[in-house]
Amino acid sequence: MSAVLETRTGKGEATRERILEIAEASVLAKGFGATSIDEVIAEAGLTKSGFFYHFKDKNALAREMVRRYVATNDRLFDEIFARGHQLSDDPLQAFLISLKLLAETMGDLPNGHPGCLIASICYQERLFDREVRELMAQSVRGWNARFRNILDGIALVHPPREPVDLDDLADMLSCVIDGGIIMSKSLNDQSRLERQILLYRSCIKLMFAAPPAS
Amino acid sequence: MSAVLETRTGKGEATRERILEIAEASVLAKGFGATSIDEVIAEAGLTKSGFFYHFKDKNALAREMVRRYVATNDRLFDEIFARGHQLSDDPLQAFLISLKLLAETMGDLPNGHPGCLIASICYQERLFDREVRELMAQSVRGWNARFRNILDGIALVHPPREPVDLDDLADMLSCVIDGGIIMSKSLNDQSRLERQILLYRSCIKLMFAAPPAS
DNA sequence: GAGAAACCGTACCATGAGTGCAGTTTTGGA
DNA sequence: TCCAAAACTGCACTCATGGTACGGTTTCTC
Repeated sequence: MSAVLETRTGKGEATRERILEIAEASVLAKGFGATSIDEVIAEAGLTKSGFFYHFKDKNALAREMVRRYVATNDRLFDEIFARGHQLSDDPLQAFLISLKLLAETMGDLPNGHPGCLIASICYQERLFDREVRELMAQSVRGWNARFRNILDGIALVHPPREPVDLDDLADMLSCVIDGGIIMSKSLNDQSRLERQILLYRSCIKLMFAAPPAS
Repeated sequence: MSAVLETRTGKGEATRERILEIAEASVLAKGFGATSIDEVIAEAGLTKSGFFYHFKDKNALAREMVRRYVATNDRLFDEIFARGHQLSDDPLQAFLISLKLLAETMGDLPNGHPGCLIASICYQERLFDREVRELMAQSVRGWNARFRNILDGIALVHPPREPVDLDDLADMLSCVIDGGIIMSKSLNDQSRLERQILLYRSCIKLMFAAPPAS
């Protein structure tokens, strides 16, 4: 199931990677339906036959794109939350640090966040087979569970000041990111995403941090 | 500029409306690029000539779709926030009531929220001309300004407990809705959107409501 | 140097956007 | 009731794109 993640050595793997990268950029800019294979292969410098040697059809391309996107994203999250954990032993502080890092990372992207592939697919679901849709749902569940775990750790040490559903609060991070990306893109203002993540961070602080001595 | 909003009486207007409704559903399910005119006209029961009688090309269709969507959404917001205002004189309470109404409205949709047209377009921006993109940006700015106005009114009466950027907090509602829609769709769980709006409501309460007597 | 991997070339089909235009029905108003 | 405009139909195109099929060629690896 995860043999895909092994690093293959052949030259073909480099071509595959190139195709996936170009296709992802195109999908995020025009959508999957409007992403033409001809354009992709032109930019990748190979022929249609070459493309279909690597991918059985467009849906196979979509599957690999999602796998690649999820893997990349997971790696980023691993890094950022590990870093937070290194910098503080307190789970709340660690999370707050990680959120700050995440916000900075998003704000420092050269041309703004290119877009969330999951969101793109979700707005074109009828184009994909069950496998792609299942892959997408699974990855979202994975991210939510990851955030929920962190919140659980925090709640043990810092009981929330008001009753709050930790599942919803975990979901909210993904929502804020996806919404922030959309707002950044539609207003052509990169800072919105960063600021939304920082605002989510403020909410977390308000929910868990002890009130100032009064 | 806004002559479009006049209610035209002709039979043609009904056909236009039918086309727009069918096209919107298709765009939200498959994306604009994959929405075929042939399919739309088949469902609407007219010919290609008939379609092009109403819309010069696909981009004209997109423009009218956005105008229609924004108008519908604005009407919904008008209603919901007016209702909140009727039920409480306190701006904070009125907003909290409206958010609850909004959450319920979203949760009670027969088949879940069909999707945000702005988000869909924003993930296929390269397909649209400047006019459509400008229309989209303008509508987002409009919604943000509306929410910002409400928050201003609240902050006058209830100074926030921690320094918070009201612009960001206003943006956050749109973000949470867009993100909630995506999460609802990708997990096929209608309740997520409703719960995200309620969580945003909790955050507002935490930010502005006086702390319980201590 | 043999076999597998990674391609290229070409021909072909179906679908979809969009154009052009002549002809027909429907509708609202004088 | 009739007329003109509105709201279409029908047909005949063009061009781009997704996708299939298949035989041939280069390139890498052992």
